[in-house]
Amino acid sequence: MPKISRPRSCTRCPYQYKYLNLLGNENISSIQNNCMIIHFKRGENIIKQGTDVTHAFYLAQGLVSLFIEGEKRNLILKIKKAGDYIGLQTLFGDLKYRYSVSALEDSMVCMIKSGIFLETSKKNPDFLFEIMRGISLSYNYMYKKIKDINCKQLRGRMADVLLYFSEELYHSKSFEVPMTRKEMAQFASMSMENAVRILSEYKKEGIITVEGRKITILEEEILKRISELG
Amino acid sequence: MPKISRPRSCTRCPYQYKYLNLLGNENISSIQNNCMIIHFKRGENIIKQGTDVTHAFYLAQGLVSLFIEGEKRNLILKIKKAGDYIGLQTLFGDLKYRYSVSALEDSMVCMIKSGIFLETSKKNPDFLFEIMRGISLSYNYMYKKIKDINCKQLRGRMADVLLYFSEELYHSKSFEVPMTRKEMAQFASMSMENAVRILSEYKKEGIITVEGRKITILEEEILKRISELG
DNA sequence: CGCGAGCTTGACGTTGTTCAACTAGAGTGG
DNA sequence: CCACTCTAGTTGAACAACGTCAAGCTCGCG
Repeated sequence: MPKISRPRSCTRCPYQYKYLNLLGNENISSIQNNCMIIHFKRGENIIKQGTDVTHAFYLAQGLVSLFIEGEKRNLILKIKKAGDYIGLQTLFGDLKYRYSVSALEDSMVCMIKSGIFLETSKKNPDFLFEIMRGISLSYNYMYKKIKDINCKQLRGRMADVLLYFSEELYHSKSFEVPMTRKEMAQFASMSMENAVRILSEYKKEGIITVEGRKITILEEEILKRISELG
Repeated sequence: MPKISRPRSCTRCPYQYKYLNLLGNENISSIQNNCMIIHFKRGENIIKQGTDVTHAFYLAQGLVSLFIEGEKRNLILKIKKAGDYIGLQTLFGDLKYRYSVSALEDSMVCMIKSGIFLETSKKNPDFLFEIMRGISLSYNYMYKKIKDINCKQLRGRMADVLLYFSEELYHSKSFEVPMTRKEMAQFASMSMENAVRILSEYKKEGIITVEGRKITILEEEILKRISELG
């Protein structure tokens, strides 16, 4: 069961909302009075594809994956880390989730009632503008993702995943992947067996080392070339 | 060479902007004074992937395709018809196009300077809100597209394309496809040869008739089942 | 008439999935 | 403490899906 609590003060929240500085005090307290902090354990579902949007989500702590559930298999679209909003792109549309979100690590999520969030953003153009900007930028990521799936082969896509962990998420050539091989496969859009196989290949070729979930990139340049060539 | 003209009056424009009713007169005339109407012929490029965003586009007349140019092949993401905005999702982000747009039919495009568009939307929360809503909804389409590419096989994807023409674009079981076989293939994310092959199969199976670019859907239900089953 | 672009079909090779068998480690209950 | 089971990971081999190559066709146009 998720553990639920109420925030004391958003302005003094150690997991300060993004863009909160664009709002006046009365708006902040209105948000504060209409939000809850929920704790999720690794593996728990935060958003379920197909359900209605009732809240805006802010990931205060932890790591979650956003994925599309397909008939045959799932596709992990992106990973959200502490400080990111989740699902804003859906909040202004038809209020139905087209994707699911689940926790990769134990996570703390702030849930703000969607009505309050919409009202506040309508009253504060700067705030709305920044959200818009965020949505616009995340579109770019989607274009890249769809392009990669469409153009690149397995080795290229796995290289992308490894580089993503190294460059975007952990800012280190050595990291512990926060997911199973199966999830890595879903992130790279391939079968689990092929994900394993390609990691083994990279290992044999001296491009990475693998010990369980701990991966170290030895030959970053080669990996980047594999990523580029597809 | 594209033919360029200036609008006489946006409020009396037969190709009335969407959402224009949400703006006051002075905003409308500000837009009017900062826009141009450009004519494009079939095949001409309207937006080129990689270039900077300088204008908001409104498709007053015609039909255009929005596609991602990849190293190996292109992917047609969606088709925009008269009355649609083009590329709003990029206008609020980092101002670089991640996709190209080209005319499927002779088209008329209204170009509004991006600065004016942004200013106006900032001053008119209702307008901005509606744009936001549009972007949000088009996100749904992207999720569906990426899911289909990831999950469905060739026959399912080609069924999707045919149903799209029939249900979304022409509202008829009989229609003239506005593109070459190669473009149809790019729309369904497959090779041109396979696109042709699958159309032939459907024809042999009595699901459709094909005479050049004219296609008639005979067995809509079967096509829908193929689409669903992938 | 000849040329080229778009279209069509078959044969073949490649890529990636599926199936099956096996291993290592973690947790469980007698 | 040891069998038992369960899950995650690993590897090879068979198979299916899909792309590529090659050849030929048709139609419009100079």
